[in-house]
Amino acid sequence: MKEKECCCPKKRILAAAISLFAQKGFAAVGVREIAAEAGVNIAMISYYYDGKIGILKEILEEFFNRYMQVFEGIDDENKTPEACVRGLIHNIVQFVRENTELAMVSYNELPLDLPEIAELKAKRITAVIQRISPLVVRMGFDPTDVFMIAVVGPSLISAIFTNFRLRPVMKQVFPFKFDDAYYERYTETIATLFLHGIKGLAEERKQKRRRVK
Amino acid sequence: MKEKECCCPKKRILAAAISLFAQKGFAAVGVREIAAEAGVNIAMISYYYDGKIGILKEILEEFFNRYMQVFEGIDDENKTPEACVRGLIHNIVQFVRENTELAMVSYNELPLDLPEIAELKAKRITAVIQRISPLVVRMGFDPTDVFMIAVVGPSLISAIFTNFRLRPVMKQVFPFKFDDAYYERYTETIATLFLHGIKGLAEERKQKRRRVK
DNA sequence: AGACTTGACAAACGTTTGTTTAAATTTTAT
DNA sequence: ATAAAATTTAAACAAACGTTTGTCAAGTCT
Repeated sequence: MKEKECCCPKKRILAAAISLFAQKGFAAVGVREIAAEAGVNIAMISYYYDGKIGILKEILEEFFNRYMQVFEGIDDENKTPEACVRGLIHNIVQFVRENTELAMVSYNELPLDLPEIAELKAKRITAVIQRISPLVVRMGFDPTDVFMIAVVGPSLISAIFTNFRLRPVMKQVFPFKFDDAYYERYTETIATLFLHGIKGLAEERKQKRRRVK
Repeated sequence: MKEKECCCPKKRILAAAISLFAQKGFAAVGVREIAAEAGVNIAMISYYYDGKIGILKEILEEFFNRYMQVFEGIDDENKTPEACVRGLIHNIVQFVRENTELAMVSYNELPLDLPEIAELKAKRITAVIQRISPLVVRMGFDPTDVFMIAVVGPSLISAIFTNFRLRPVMKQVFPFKFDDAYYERYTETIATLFLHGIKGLAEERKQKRRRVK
């Protein structure tokens, strides 16, 4: 009964579920635990949502809807592709920082086989990849070469998400303060890492194409 | 009852558990399901292992023990640091390819709060990071700068693991054949991506140090 | 004022969870 | 051949699971 006085029961249930799912994983959390954390009766979970699985669906929907906003301005022709990548990285870091638990639940449940959410996942992931593709092309890759899209994009995203995913363990090992300064440097580092990497890849591709000619 | 005739019950239980945990996650799998998949009686799980959680511990131990082998030759002074990084990437890709389910179970349970395996995780992760550190230094980073070690290493590892983690979803979206040719190109791509990225980072660091002087 | 809707609750539903017991069976050693 | 040890089994355990039920109070509308 921690969040009793914050807002309406429905929102409290969602907030409690997000927090617990992020910590222990969807399958490891019971409805009683959610109800207790939200400070509501157990019955309210099936009353407001389509049961426990209904909460997860709501969480995934909410995540994807907010997440798509990080691609805002990704295909701005006035900016250089490099600037677009930098902007994207900045947006993703900021997004995950502001929605850490929501992002962790979604990211952690992504590879697990849960038939009830299989469709939802596939649809949204396809949407994300299609949203990134134009930028990948602008960065100098062959538009028909799906390999690059399927490798570079996910690598970048996973690198950022994993940084937050390993946060609990990292806090035990490294003496960081995760403040504004940290995130500024982190964003800069990831941007440099991937921009140089992508540039290296694009050059290598070009050379191979020349060799074929 | 799928693996009845393969080997001894103890190994069948472990194999079944690895497969099911990788697919659904540890918490979502019951002992009955494991027993059925292994073709043994339910009681055999508590007989051979310390219950369900005992199987997970065994899996994590097995994973880490095998995983540490990918760092073989990581600090070979006869090779250039670039060659060491390439070798490491090659080893990790090959390792995850050969131990996909084992790796997925371990990787997926890593961020989840499970008190019974908290110690084990922290110890092994520390060991992995310490094993990488010398190479990070050789690649041109400040040995006292834990930030770089905590960012670049995990990014590389997560990029590779995520490639396998998203395999089920990717198979729905991209028409790949995951054969030897794919992995050869994949290894090459990741190596180029990170080697150029790391080089870019190292140069940027040097320039900043010069500016301070 | 009387009929109706809504929000919240305790209680109990039937099922499934992981584990344990004790008996039965097979294997091993004497 | 016989006793001891190891293996396997079915059955039962309490506890926890997610969901549904029926009830009651407060608010809304006619």
